Amino acid sequence: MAEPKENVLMEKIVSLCKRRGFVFQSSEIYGGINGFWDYGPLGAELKRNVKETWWNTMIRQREDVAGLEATIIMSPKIWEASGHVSTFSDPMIDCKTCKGRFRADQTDEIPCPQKPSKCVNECHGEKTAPRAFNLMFQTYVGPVQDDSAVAYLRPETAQAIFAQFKNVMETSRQKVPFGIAQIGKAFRNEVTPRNYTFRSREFEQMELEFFIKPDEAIEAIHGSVATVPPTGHPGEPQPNWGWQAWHQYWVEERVRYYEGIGLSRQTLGFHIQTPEELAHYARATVDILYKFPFSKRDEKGELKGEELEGIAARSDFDLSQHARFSGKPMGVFDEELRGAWGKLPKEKQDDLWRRYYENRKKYLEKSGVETELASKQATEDANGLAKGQYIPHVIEPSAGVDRLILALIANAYTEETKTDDKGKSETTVVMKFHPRVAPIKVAVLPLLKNKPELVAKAREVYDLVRTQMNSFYDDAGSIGRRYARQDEAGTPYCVTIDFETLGEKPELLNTVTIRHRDDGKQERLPIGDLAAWLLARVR
RNA sequence: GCGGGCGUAGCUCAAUGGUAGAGCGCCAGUCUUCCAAACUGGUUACGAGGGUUCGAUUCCCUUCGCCCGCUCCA
Repeated sequence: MAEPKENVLMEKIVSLCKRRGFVFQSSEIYGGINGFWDYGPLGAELKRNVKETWWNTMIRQREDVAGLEATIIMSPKIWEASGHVSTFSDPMIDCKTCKGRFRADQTDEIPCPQKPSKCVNECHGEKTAPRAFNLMFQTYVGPVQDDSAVAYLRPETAQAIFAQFKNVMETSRQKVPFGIAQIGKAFRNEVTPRNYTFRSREFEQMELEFFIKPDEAIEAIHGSVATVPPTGHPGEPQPNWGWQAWHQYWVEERVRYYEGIGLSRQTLGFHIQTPEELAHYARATVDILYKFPFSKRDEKGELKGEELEGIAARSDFDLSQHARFSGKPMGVFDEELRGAWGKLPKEKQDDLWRRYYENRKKYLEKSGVETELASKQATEDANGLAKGQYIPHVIEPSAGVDRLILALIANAYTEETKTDDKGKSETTVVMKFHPRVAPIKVAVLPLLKNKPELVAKAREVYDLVRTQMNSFYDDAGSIGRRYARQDEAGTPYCVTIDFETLGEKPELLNTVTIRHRDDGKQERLPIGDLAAWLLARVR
């Protein structure tokens, strides 16, 4: 049976990644370890570049986002508040007869797949004992390994942002609306790591939690919540934006980011989560997908894509949870809201009070707080709103670094077939990375190796550019071979030092050729202009 | 976790119950005035463990890993 061409393509990409040093299997000399991958020299550069573009775009180029770098191991109470401890620890039972897997607490509700008239616990299938399925990696803090020392490697970076919300807001002197962003490792004991590095057990995330005022506060201050066109970028943030406008803003901002590093809109897909898919506290989630070779196809035969990033409107759930579990207030005081509230007509006050009360009560009841207490607490919260206090809502753009790296590699992978004068054709690989993320920005090459003047001049040029950007010097083999090697590494520019550089034609003294990776075209540039020319293109 | 397929050099592949070859790559050298030129030399492998056997890369078992399907995906 012939392999599907998608698999062939994916296998070629995997092979190139190893051959050129983008990705290696972790612990390969010991036979590998499932779900863990290392980045080789080119992959490490690529990943650094990607993280840097994100950090620049999300934090340094903005006035309203602050950075954070939290620990991987945190108080286990964080994961109780976030819900990860309970949702990760469902005991499961496998049926050896029908191969089904069921939650142990539901075997008297779920029908047997083979005999739907009976429940799973009544059918005759041979079943395993209940086994805990905890997708969090567990460890012990301190040398004594007892229950009190249990801790977890974080399954997402987001929770640290919520836990440090107050500290960051205070020290960064930010006011809502503002964001906190973080890049870091996360760990999930995935049942089935699959698709190369796409679903790994150790991976890196780039997450932003952008805190906004609840719509009731916006309405109190501005009279109404802004409506924005249902598609497209809503433009510069406005004070009267509610969660919908902010959500859409971040979806579009993130798409622009992907376009800026070489993933065009056509290579991306979008998935708007349905009400059934949404977590109960989430109001909307849009997933940005990349169409990988291994992605499934829809009814029309179009690639659907796999999730690179999810942009979720998570209401005030997360901060509320941490407020409840830690006993520390997570609300903010809003001078503008307090001032505006007093000027509202009574009916408007009552309306906003009631809506905020209902939302808070719904949250508390969903969280298992008994009705009477929930009503009391929600009343306090709504009274707080009237005094200018609220728990911020949050928009969460959460991206997987390693998934993005794989998308960039798959997107860059291009085969080109050249036929020489003798009719012999040869296929070469060109990695067409955007210059901003390309691992090597420029290769410096003497035209010939056995001419000391060329080599000396090339070393000089190399020393000039290497201080500015990641550069590579190569004098081994023919010039065409060296170009081809750089094509596989995805180097956008090759600088060649030839006899004209040395003054064979006096008017070209101290000029070099710049060869473009994607079309092979060359242009000539004075050495003095080289660094600036390159920097303008790789930043 | 279940079922199926697979595992030989850096990569792609070959052969064999008597310890393995090729192409490409890579390294060194000669040469080479712009897209994997040529020549010379060199480099590197039977995923791991156990069993059967006089002898195992080959047969059997276990294990690890990869691919496909199912399951899972907060």
